[in-house]
Amino acid sequence: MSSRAATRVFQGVEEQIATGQLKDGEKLDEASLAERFQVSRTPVREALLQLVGSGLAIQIPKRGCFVKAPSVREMVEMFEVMSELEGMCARLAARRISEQQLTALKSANAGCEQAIKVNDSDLYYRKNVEFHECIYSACGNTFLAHETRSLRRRLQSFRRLQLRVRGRMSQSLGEHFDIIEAIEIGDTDKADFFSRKHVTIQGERFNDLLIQMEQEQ
Amino acid sequence: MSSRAATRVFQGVEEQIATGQLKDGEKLDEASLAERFQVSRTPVREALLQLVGSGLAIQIPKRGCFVKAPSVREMVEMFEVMSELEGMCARLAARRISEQQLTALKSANAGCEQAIKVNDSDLYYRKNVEFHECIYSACGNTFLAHETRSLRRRLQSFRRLQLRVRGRMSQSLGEHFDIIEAIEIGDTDKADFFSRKHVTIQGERFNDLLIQMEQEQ
DNA sequence: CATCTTATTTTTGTATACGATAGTTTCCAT
DNA sequence: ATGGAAACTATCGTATACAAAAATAAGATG
Repeated sequence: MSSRAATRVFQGVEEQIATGQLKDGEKLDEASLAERFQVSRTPVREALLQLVGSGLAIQIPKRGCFVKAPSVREMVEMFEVMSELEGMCARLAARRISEQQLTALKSANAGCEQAIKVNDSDLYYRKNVEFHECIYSACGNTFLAHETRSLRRRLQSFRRLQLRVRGRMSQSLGEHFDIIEAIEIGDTDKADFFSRKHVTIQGERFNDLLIQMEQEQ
Repeated sequence: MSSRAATRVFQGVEEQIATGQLKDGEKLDEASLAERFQVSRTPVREALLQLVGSGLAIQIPKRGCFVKAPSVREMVEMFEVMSELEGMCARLAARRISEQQLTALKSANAGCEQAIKVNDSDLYYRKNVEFHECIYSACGNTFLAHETRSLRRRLQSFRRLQLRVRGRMSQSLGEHFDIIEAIEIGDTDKADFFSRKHVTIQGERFNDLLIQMEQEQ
C-alpha cells in the first residue's frame, strides 16, 4: 500500500482497465475519479499523466483522457516484439549466465514443476515469472531486462488467463526445459529459438482465447 | 511552441540534460525550476513526472527528483537493444514494404546523398531520421515502430555528435545502400544483419567519442 | 566532549481556488 | 423551420495555500 494518493489512483485505474471494468474509449473524468478515490484532482491528474505515459490512456488536448485498451492488432504486435526481446535475453543469457544464476533458474523451474504436481495455477504463475526473471538478470543488460519486464507486465493480465487453458502449464514447462538446456550448454541460437517459440505459442493461445470469447457472445 | 507550461518545462530540462548543463545526480528542485521557467510548481511537477517516466530522472519519495544521465554502461546496453530493434524493423520491412514505401525510402536516402554533397551535417541528420522513419513505418508493427523511435530519441543527442566525426556520413550512407538493397530484394537476413551492423558501428563510434572526451580532460 | 533529543526549516504531497477555452444550448433572424 | 451567433456551462490548465514528512541544526544531558 503506497502512501501516495497518485500511485493508488494509477494502480486502481490500471487494474480496472485490465479487468475490463473500464472499457476502451471510456472517458477518464478527473472529477469523478477524484470522487471515487476520495482524493483531489491533483493526484488524479498525476495518475492520468502516468497512464498516458505507459500507453494505457490517450490524452486529447482540451478534451480529456480516454481509456486506450490495446486492440487485438496491438496485442499481436506486442507479442511480436516480446518474442524478439525474450529471444535476445535468452541469447545473451546463454553467453553470460553464471553458475549461481543457472542454479536459480533451475530452481525456479523446479517450482513450476511442483506447481503442476499440486495443480496450483497461481503458484505456477508466480514461479513462471521467477523463471523468466532469472533469465532477465542473467542477460547482463539491465536496460534490456527493464524493457522486457515492462512489456511482460503489459501482457500479463492476459497471460494469467492463458495458463489456465487446458494442458498449457505442462506444455509451457516442457518449453522451459528446452530453454534451460540451450542456456546451459551456451547454445545462443537454440536459446533464442526456443524462447521466441515460447512467446509465440503464448501469443497464439491468446488468439485462441479471443476467438473463443467472440464465439461465446 | 506548445501552449502548455508543463511541456515547456519538460523540453527545457530535457534539453539541458542533453547538453550537459544539468549533470548526473543534480537535484531538480521544484521551486527553483518554477522560478527559472516563470511558472508555478504544478506544471513543474508534471514535467518532472514525465522526465521520470522517460528515464531521464529518478524520483526518491519525499526526497525529490534527481537527474539520471545514462552511464557509459547504460549507453552500451541501449545500443545493444537498439541494434536488435533496428534489425527487427528492417527484417519485417523486407517482408512487408510496399512499392510506395520503398520509393520514399530511396528518396530519403537520396536526401542523405545530397546532404553529403553540400556537406551539410544538419541536413544529413534530418534526412537520416527520415530514412529510418521510412523503415519503421514499413515494418508493419506500430508498437515496434514506437518503441524503436523512442529509443532512437534517447540516443539522439549523442548521435548528432557522431555524424560530425570525420568520414562517418559517407560510411553511414554506404550502409544505407546495403540496407535498401536487402529490403528491396526481400532478403530478411541481410536486412537484419546490415541494420544491426549500422547501429553497432554507431555504438562503437560513440565509444570512440567517449574515450576521446576522457583524454581531452 | 560526544550523543541523543527536540525544534526549526525546508521540501514534498495534496487540496482548493481561479482563469481560460472548448463544447453546448438557446434565441433571434431570415 | 433552419441556420448562425451569442451566452452559458463544463472542464481543463495553472496558481496558490496548506499539511505532512524528512533533513538539519541547536541545545541539553550524560
